[in-house]
Amino acid sequence: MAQKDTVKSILNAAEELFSERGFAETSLRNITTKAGVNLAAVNYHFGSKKELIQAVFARFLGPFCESLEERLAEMEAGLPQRVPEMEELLMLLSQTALLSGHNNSPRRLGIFMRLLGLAYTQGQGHLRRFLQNEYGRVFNTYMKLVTAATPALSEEERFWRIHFMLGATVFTLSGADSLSAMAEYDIGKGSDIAQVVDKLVPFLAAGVSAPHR
Amino acid sequence: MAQKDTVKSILNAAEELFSERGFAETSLRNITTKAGVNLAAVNYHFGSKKELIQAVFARFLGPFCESLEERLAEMEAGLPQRVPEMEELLMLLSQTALLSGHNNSPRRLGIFMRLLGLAYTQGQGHLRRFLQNEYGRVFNTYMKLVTAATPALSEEERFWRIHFMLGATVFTLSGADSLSAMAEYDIGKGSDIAQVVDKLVPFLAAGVSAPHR
DNA sequence: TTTTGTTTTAAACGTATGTTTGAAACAGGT
DNA sequence: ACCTGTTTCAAACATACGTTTAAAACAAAA
Repeated sequence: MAQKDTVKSILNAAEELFSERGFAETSLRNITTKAGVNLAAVNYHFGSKKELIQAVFARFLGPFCESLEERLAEMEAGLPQRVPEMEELLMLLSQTALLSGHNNSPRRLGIFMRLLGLAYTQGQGHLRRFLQNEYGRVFNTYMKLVTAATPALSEEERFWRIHFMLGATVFTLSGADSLSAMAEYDIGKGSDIAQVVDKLVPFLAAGVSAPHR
Repeated sequence: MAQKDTVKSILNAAEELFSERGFAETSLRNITTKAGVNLAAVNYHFGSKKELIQAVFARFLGPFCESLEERLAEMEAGLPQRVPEMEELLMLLSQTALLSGHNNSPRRLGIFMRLLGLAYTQGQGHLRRFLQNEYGRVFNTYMKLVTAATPALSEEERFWRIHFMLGATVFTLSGADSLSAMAEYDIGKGSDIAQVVDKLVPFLAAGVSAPHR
């Protein structure tokens, strides 16, 4: 239980703490303490805090995009004849997110959605660049299929609706636990991520297919 | 142009800088420099950085909720007979956001949406508590009207769809400028917040009214 | 066992932060 | 002009951070 465990412990602790407090609010000392390793271990194994942040994303996004890319390639292959439904494309995402990698749980998906939200809202220019350079290609492939699935939309309309969807997803899934605490009545106790996704998909599919005036 | 201007300058600078970089990434020195006031002025006038953050929110949310509450009261009065449409309730929000206060511009709305996104994603437990204690009541009133407007939905379904809407709105409007830069074609000049809202409303209305399976 | 390369450790470094201080500058009322 | 309370200012304070360092601990090969 020696060398490679340190890296994994750090990644686990960082993933959780980042998602709870944000990047700037989480110190390396918080992380290394929770991970039970020495402070210097982060800089030794990752180089810097920035690279640690990127590594946290890469650990989740790597297997996810790999898995996703296979399924997308199949769909893209039979494209002119077989046009995918929008709901199909949405389900593909949620299924991939829940199944890719080894130990992906609904809980982990929630954590990662919170991270994704942070990546957008919080400054972290380096992260945006990292994500775009690393995973921009898969996104473009996905968009090609979305375009095929929504031929009635103008390019501009589709662009915005994709982001409406992304926003609803990231925001809700990332705050699933805390959001339910806001209401005075008691809903969302069964706020399992998987259940929320089930409610989310029809909402998104209807929104993206709505006629524009 | 001396004394009470200091407070306003600080609030203006803080509002802008917070929305650009986040709370933790914005130092008091950044703020006071941009505001052209002395560093100590923040602690003198506001007490602490936390209270500054809360003051920034209060300055926007105060007039907004006041304005909103009036319109909501009217609607609530004629409730059993006159049931509001969902689109009506959405437009009410956007109109109030754009008109409440004196110098509210679409730009300012974008800035504040970014702040609202930060308030949720970024740790800042004190902010969440502050917002909930201060403005939770208005939210509940609004929900009562939404309930009337969507009688077909179960309480749980409605609860989540409200947050889907909130997520799409906050996420998109807060990143409107940077998101439009992502597209290869040029929405640029036309990416006024108001236009994005126009595209948003049909999306949301369709989503919230979607049949659930 | 000795050697070699890797990993861990405790301590320190330099910097940036939020906050406090006490004196100076200012304003308005008498 | 003189006081009185408020506001500004430069400087310092204490603390926390990310990072670096050099020695120690360790593992595996020779």
